[in-house]
Amino acid sequence: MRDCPSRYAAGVNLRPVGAMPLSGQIHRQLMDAILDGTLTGALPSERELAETFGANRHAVREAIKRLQQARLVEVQQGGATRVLNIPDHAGLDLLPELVAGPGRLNHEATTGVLELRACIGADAARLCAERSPGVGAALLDLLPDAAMPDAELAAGSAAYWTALVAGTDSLPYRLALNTLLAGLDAIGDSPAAKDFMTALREESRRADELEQIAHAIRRGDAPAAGETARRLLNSSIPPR
Amino acid sequence: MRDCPSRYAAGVNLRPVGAMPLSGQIHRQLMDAILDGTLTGALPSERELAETFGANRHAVREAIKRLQQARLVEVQQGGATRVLNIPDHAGLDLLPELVAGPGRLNHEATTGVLELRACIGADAARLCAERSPGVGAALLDLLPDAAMPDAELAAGSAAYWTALVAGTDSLPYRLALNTLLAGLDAIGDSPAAKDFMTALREESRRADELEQIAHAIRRGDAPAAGETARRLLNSSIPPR
DNA sequence: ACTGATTGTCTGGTTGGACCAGTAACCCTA
DNA sequence: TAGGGTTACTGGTCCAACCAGACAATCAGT
Repeated sequence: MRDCPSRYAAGVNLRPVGAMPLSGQIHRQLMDAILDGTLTGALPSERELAETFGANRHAVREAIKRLQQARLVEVQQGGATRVLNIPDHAGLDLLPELVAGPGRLNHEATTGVLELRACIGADAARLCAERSPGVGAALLDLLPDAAMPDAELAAGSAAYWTALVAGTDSLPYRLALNTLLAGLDAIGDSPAAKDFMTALREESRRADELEQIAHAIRRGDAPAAGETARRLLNSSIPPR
Repeated sequence: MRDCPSRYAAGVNLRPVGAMPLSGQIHRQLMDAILDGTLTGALPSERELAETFGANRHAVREAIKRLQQARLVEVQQGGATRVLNIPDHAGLDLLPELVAGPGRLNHEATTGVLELRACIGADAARLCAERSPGVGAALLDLLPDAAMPDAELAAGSAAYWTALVAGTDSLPYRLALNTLLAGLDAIGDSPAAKDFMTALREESRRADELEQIAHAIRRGDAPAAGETARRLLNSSIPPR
């Protein structure tokens, strides 16, 4: 059974290196096989999968339950479990897997995430200015410092946008941010991701524009907040 | 054990009335308890839950696996399984559950979904005009007819926006649409949802504006497509 | 009295095997 | 050849263990 991919040990919940629960390893293998098109149509039966994975059927079932929750497969008692068409059925929470698939980095998906982020982030800035001008002052305390190391910079950027989105008073926007940030986290530090990461770092360092947004929010100037945010976020989107 | 909520039998996969797998029923109960704040902090142990639900521990485990996949709980071997803070951890795929929680309709969440839809839909129209002007012609065939019954109207609207978003050539936008449509589906036909539904139906009937968008896309006029879409989609957002 | 290792008991993780409950394909009949 | 019934397969559930990690209470050494 293959090792635990690094991107899975990177979360809040660290585990001893290489120690992912069996059902988690099976889940990952099946997910990877579905994403790269190796696995289509009907899945092998749970009993077969258990045998090929050298695991118990229960472990396989737990893995499949998660695929089902992500709407990657459709399971029916008595019938076969089938792989669903991703564009038609999958939800946005698939982004992290999509961005950093098995081994590779998906440039198109990553670009899409950045575009979506620009779209939603700008709208969030607009709504925040309309509804929570008070957040503007708090944002001024979250501006980056030129001397900040990269890690701190990324954390600060996440904190800034999280606070801004919280100012929309809209849970859906908040959840969308979570999903997008998870997608961006998945970009990781592979050499293939270098361009994306440098662009994002540069964006995070633009204290002047982040400050402009904060001021626009503070004075309730929704259009200015939205447009400035849009301009800033667009700077990280690679040209097509 | 409580009956299968109607919104769960409404999907593609119909089941005999009242027949949801046991692990699914448990999943629903736990999810509802988490969403309405009844269940916080540490969950009871799997063995306890199995006993209180009158089910086997495996059924409970499968339910918990799905909660874990939705990032509603955090589970750690040896330690307790804990409920995660929703705004901080949950992903956008939670929308359907959020909109139509246990028994109630969440107006704030529903409004948020509509706002997010307007934001993303408008941007998708813009991108579609930039990248796939050819889609404009196809959209003209998907315009609503004044004589259409409501059900057909809703299906047609979904088809229109799906085609438009497909024109962005961006899987993330496509997935976002799936998630948002799932959220809107969850609004359902409860009396409390009447205002939302009538607004959405009215929007779907605005053939002229849908046609304007299609034409703007056909001639590659991204700003016009985006602004018209934004105006149209805004019409379904209730005033604050 | 305080600190620190130890131990027991709690948690989730995994296994095996058995049986129930649907589905679907096959075969046999009319 | 069309119909229905048998049968072999699918997923769903259960029981009864045992493994492995976490945690708290306990007891020894200082």
